Amino acid sequence: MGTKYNGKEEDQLTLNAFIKLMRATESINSRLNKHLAEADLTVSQFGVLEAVHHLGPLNQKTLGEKLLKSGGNITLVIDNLERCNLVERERDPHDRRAMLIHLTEKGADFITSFFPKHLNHIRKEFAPLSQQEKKDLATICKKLGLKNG
Amino acid sequence: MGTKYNGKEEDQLTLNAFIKLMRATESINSRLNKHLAEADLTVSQFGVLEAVHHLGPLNQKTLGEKLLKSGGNITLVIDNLERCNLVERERDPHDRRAMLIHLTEKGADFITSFFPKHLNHIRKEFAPLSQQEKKDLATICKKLGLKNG
DNA sequence: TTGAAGTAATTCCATATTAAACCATTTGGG
DNA sequence: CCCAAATGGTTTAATATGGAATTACTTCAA
Repeated sequence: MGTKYNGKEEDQLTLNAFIKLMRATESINSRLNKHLAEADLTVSQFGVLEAVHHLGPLNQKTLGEKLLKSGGNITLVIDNLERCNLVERERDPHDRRAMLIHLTEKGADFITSFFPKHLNHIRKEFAPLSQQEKKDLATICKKLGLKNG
Repeated sequence: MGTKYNGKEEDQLTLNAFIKLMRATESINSRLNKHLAEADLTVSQFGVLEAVHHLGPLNQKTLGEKLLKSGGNITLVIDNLERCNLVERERDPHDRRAMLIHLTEKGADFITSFFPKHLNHIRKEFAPLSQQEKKDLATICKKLGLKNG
């Protein structure tokens, strides 16, 4: 094909990038999950708290889209957060099908004090990278994610 | 700190890289999982077939380490693959505690014909990247993954 | 050689997740 | 206005997963 590399070598490159990407993500995630578990949170629960903390009250559909989780699952995640008094459901007055999820005072206090610790763990995970590498990683991942998702 | 960026900006960079990394991986994975599901395979099942295909018979402990899954889970994954006649358990004659997992003829045929299709999907996912970007991604992810994993 | 500690697999239990069926509400075209 | 289609949530059933307790086998040191 006139290029310097043939298909096999290009495949090697692709497969290697794929495997490294998956490994890195799984490895970082498994360590971060441990920290969440110590605070008795699942990833999804943390995702809900963080989203509502930063964006204000959201309905479950929106949360499901942001976290890439099914509607049925979001119902359970919210149930559990509600049971811990971290969030509350409230009917959306403009669309009575929808529930607006907002933080309780306890939930707001919790995420306000927890988020910086979480950020710190992420900071440590990314410490091996230079500023330029972080920028490159973001750029490359953005191209990959776009592909349809 | 004498650098051009203060902590807040560095954090932005880190958090952005983190989010893009997670999004890209989840998004690629969810599309690949769909293809696996069409072939009635879970990710873990495919992982076992692929590992045994490329490395020869392995015991369950090793498979669990390679796939980052618990022992209890591997037992079930192998149960299911065995039920579909894709793999077989065999006592390791050198260590009778261990089971060696190897492909049946059906399993070998299947993975031989399936793997190229899977690779093709991965190829498409990575099509937006240049060769250099693939190399950069692999390098960066390797640094991230190392961190302890 | 024997007994204790370590290791591979299994079993059992709890939980997260998805998909499909369902209910309540909203929306939009006749 | 009204009915059909779409939409947000819930429920239910099936599955994947992790972790703890258990069993069978191996290893190692006294």
